[in-house]
Amino acid sequence: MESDTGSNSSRSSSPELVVGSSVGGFFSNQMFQEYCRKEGSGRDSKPRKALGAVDAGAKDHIQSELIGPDGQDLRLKVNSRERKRMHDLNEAMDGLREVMPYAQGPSVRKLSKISTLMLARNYILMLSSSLDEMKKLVGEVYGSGGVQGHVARRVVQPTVAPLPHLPAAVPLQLLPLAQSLHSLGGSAAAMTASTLHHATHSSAHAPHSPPSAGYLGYHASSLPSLLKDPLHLASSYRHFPGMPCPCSLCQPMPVSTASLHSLAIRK
DNA sequence: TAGGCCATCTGGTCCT
DNA sequence: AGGACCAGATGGCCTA
Repeated sequence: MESDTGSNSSRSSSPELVVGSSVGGFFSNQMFQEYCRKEGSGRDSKPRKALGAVDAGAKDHIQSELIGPDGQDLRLKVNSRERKRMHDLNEAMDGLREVMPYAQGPSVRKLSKISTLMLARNYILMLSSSLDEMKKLVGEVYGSGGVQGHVARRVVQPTVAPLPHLPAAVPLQLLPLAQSLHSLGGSAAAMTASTLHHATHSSAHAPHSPPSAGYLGYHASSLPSLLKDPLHLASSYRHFPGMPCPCSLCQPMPVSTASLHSLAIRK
C-alpha cells in the first residue's frame, strides 16, 4: 500500500497531519484512486496470519464488508482510528521524552522510541535506588544520632544543579544513570551524562559500585545496533568512581544549555 | 548504498 | 457489532 502520507511527515513522531473533519479528506486523490484500484483487484500480496478462531465464513464476511461500497468507508474509518491511536501513542512518547534527563532542543535529535523506553526504565530504576538510599539515610539519622557526621559527609557532595524537573536529591545517585547515558553514546544524552558523570566522578567518597550494565536493562551485545554513537564521542572506557577518565566525554564540558546544544547533533 | 527509524495500512484477535 | 490492540508489511527519509 502506498504511504504517500508518510512522506509528508515521516520524520516526526507526531506528524502534523492535515486530517480533515472527514476521513476522506486525509487521502489525496491519487492515493484514494490507488487504494480503490487495489481494493478492486483484490489485494493480497502479503502472507496472512493464521486465521485462528476466525473461520473461512467469517473471513469472507470481513472481506466482503471491507470491499463493498461501504467497505471503503469502513476501511478509511479504521485506518483513521489506527492513525489516531498511533499519534496518541507518539504524544505519550513525547511526554516521556520531556521528563527524561536528556538535553532537548530544536537542534537536538530526539531519542528514538526504543532508546526512550530503555532510558526511562533505567531512570526509574535509578530513582528507585535513590529513594531507597534516601530512606536508609533517614533511617540512620533517626535510628542513631552518631551517624550524623557520616550522613552529612555523604549528603554534602559536589553536585551540579539538578535538571529543572529533577528532585534536588537526584544528583547524588546519578552516576549509574550517567553511565547508562554514557553507554548510550554520543549526542546530547551523553552531554548530559557527562555533566552528571562529572558531578559524581569528582567525589572520592562516591558510594557507588563500578558501572553496572544492569542499569541498561539489556545486554551489551545489543547496544551497537540499538544505540550507536553518532559523534563517536563515547569510547569503550569503563568508569569508576574517583578514577581519572580519559574518554572524550569526561573532558571538561560546557554546562550551559546553549553550549550543550552547540555540541549536540545537528539535524 | 545499507541500515535505522518511522508512519501508515492492513488483517487478526480480543474485549465490551 | 464496533472499537482497541497488536504485529507484519511496505515505503520514505536520513545518516554513516
